[in-house]
Amino acid sequence: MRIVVAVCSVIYAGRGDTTLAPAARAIIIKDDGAISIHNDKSNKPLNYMGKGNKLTITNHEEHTLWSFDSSKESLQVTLHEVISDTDFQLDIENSPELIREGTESQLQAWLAEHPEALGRGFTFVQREFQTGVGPVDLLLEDENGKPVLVEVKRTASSSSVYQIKKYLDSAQEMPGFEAVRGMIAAVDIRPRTSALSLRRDIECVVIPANWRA
Amino acid sequence: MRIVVAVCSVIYAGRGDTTLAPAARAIIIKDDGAISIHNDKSNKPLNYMGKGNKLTITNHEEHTLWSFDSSKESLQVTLHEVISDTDFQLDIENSPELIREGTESQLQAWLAEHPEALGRGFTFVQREFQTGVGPVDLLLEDENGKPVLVEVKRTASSSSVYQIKKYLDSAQEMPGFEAVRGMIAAVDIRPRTSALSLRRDIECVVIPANWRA
DNA sequence: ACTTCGGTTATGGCA
DNA sequence: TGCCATAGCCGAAGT
Repeated sequence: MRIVVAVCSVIYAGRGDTTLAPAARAIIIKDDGAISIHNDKSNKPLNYMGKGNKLTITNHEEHTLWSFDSSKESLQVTLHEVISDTDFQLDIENSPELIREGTESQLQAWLAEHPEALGRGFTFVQREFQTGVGPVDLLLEDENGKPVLVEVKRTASSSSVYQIKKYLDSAQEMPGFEAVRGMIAAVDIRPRTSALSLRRDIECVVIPANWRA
Repeated sequence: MRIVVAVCSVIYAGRGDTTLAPAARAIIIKDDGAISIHNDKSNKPLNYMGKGNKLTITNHEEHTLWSFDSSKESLQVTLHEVISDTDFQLDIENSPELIREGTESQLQAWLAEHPEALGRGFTFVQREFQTGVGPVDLLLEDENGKPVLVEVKRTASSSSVYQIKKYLDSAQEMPGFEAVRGMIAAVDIRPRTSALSLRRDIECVVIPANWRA
C-alpha cells in the first residue's frame, strides 16, 4: 500500500464526470491497483478507481501527471507538490478476511430451520426457489399445504414489496401455485412498507432482533 | 488526518456484527472523527465508523485498545504492534469540493428544457410531480394533451420499471390521469430492462450520451 | 461479459 | 427525525 500526501487536482471521466480543484489530500494506491483520493472528512474518497487500471506517469516542469486508465474510465491526478510518499507491505495473501454475522443470508438460513417463526404450521420447502424471473429467498408451505413465497430482508423498504410482487406474478403462472401466498420477513419493516404490502395482499412478519440467540 | 499502520484486530457491533483477526493494516482517522481500517485490497475499508464517535484509549501490557463508540455502534481496535504513525494537516476548511457533471438531476433539468427529446410534440409541465406515493421525475404532455410520467435515469435497470409502475398505478387514480402514459428516459437502458418495460406498457427513450453538448 | 442484489451501503433532500 | 432515492454507488455471486 502506497500512501502519498500531496497537493493535487483531479479529473475523472467515466461513469460520470468530476473535477477537483488543487488542495492537499491523501492518495492511497493499493496492491491490487485500486486507488482512492481522500480529503480530511468522512470515509468516502473524493475520487477513486477500482483494480484493473493502468498507471501512466508523465513528468512536467511544475507538476507530475498520474493517469489511471481502464477500458471505460479515466482518472487523471495532477501532483503539484508531494508532501509525503510512503510504502507499506501488508501481505495481502495472508490477511484474514472480515467475518460478518447477522447477514441476510444467515437470517435466510435460520428461517429455513425455523419456519414456524413465519407462521404456525409452516414447513420449509426450499431456499432460493426458482421462478421465471429469478430466485425468491424462501419457499414454504402453510398449514394447508399452500405455497408461500418469502422475501427475506434485514430491513424492508418499499422496494421489497415490488421485489416479492415480481416473484408472485411469475409464480402464479406455474402449476400448483395459482393460490400462492406472498410474504416479507424482516427484522425491521418501515410503517409505510407494511401499509403498502397490505394493499398488495402481501403479508409482513417481523423477526425478533435477537433471532440468532 | 492520522494514518496508523499496525498489526491489529477489530470487533464491530452495531448495524451488524463483524470480527477481524490480527494482521497488518492501515488505520485512517480523519479530522471529523471518521475512522476506516484498510487491508491492501480494493477501496472499501474492512471496518469503519462515521463521525460522531468518542475514542477511548486503554493501554495494556501487550497491546493497546482503541474503542470508538457512538450511541448505536461500537468499534474496538486492538493494536498489537504499531508499524507507523503519522499525522497530516490537510486544512479541510479550505479544501475545494468535488464538482460532479452529468448527474441524474442535471439530466432531468435538461429534459425539462428539451421535452422534444422524449417525443415529438411533447411539452414540459413540471418536475418532481407529486403522486400519491411520492414524486415522479417529470410530468409532460404529449401531442394530444395526454399526460406522460417520466422516470429519468442515467442507466435504467429493471428496478426502474417497478419504480415508474408504482407512480403510474397511483396517478391513474387521479382525475385527468386515467390514460396517463409511462416512460423511462435514460442514457443507458439494458436490453432486459426495455423488454420488461414493453411488457408493462412502459415506453423507453434513449438519451444520446452527449446530451449536455 | 453482463445482470442482479446485498451492504454496518453513504449521502442528500424533503416531509 | 424518518423516509426516500441517488451514487462514478462497491463487490460478490450467478448466468
